[in-house]
Amino acid sequence: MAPRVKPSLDTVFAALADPTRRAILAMLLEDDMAVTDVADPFEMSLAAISKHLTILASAGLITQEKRGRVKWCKLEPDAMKGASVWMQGFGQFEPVNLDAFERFLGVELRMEEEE
Amino acid sequence: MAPRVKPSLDTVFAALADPTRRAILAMLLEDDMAVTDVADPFEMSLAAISKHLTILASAGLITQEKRGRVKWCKLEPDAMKGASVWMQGFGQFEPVNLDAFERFLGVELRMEEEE
DNA sequence: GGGATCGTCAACCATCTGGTTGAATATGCT
DNA sequence: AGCATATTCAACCAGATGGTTGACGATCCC
Repeated sequence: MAPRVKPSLDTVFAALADPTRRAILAMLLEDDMAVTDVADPFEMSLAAISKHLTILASAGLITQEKRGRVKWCKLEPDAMKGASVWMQGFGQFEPVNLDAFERFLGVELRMEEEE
Repeated sequence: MAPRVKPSLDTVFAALADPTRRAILAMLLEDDMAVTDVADPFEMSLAAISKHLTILASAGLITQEKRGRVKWCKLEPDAMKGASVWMQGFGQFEPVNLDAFERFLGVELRMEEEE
C-alpha cells in the first residue's frame, strides 16, 4: 500500500516532463489540496488529473492521504533531491535564485493560458 | 540549421528521463566524443544512439559539430540551468555535493550492467 | 576509382502516454 | 434511505517513444 519503489531518476524526470504535472506541483507549493481542487483550474477531465497525481505520487513527488471522502495531496519536495544533485554534477548553477524560479513559474503558467 | 527552439523544461526533463541519455551525458562529462564512440558501450544499434543524440541536441543538452566524417558531441551543461533552478524552487537541497553525484552516477552505471 | 568507415534516413513495430467517456465505489448530508 | 459529492476504474483512442533493420550519402584512404 505504501508507495513501493525507490523513486528513480527515471520516474522523477519523466514526471517532471509534463507541464500539467509541473503546474500541479507549483500549486501544491502553496498548500495541500484535494484532488477536485487540483483539477479545478485545468481544462481536462478529473480522471486525467487523477492519473497525473498517480504519476506524481509514484515518483514520490507527492503523497496522498484520504481523509473522509477527500484525498489530500501533499508536495514532497525531497523526492527531487536525487535529480537535483544529479543535475548539479554537470555544472555549478547559479546559487539558488528564487526570483528566477518565480519567473519560470510565471512563464509556464502564461504558456498554459495562451494554449 | 542552428538548434531552433528555446530548450523548454518539457524537452529538457523529457530528455533526462531516459537512462541511456543520462549515461551518454555522463560520458560526455569526461570529454567530447564521436557518435560511434558514444554508441560503443551500449548494446543497441548505432541508429538508436543517433536518435538519442538528436533528442539531447534538441533539448540543448549537447551540441554536435561535424568535422570531416566524424560528428563530435559536446556537453552543454548550461541547458540544465533552467530545470535546476526550477527544482531548487521546491526546496533548498543540500549545497552541491559532488560525492553524492558520483554515487548516483555509480548506481546508474551499475544498473545498466546488471540489466 | 573503389572499398571501408561514419552517420542518418525511412519504414516498420511494440509499447507507453495522455487524454476521453461512462460506470462504479465510497463517503457525507439530510 | 436516498441523493450528492469525491475519486477511481475500465475501456478505448490517437499520437509519441524507443527500438529494429536495410539502404543511402559523405568522407577518408589506398
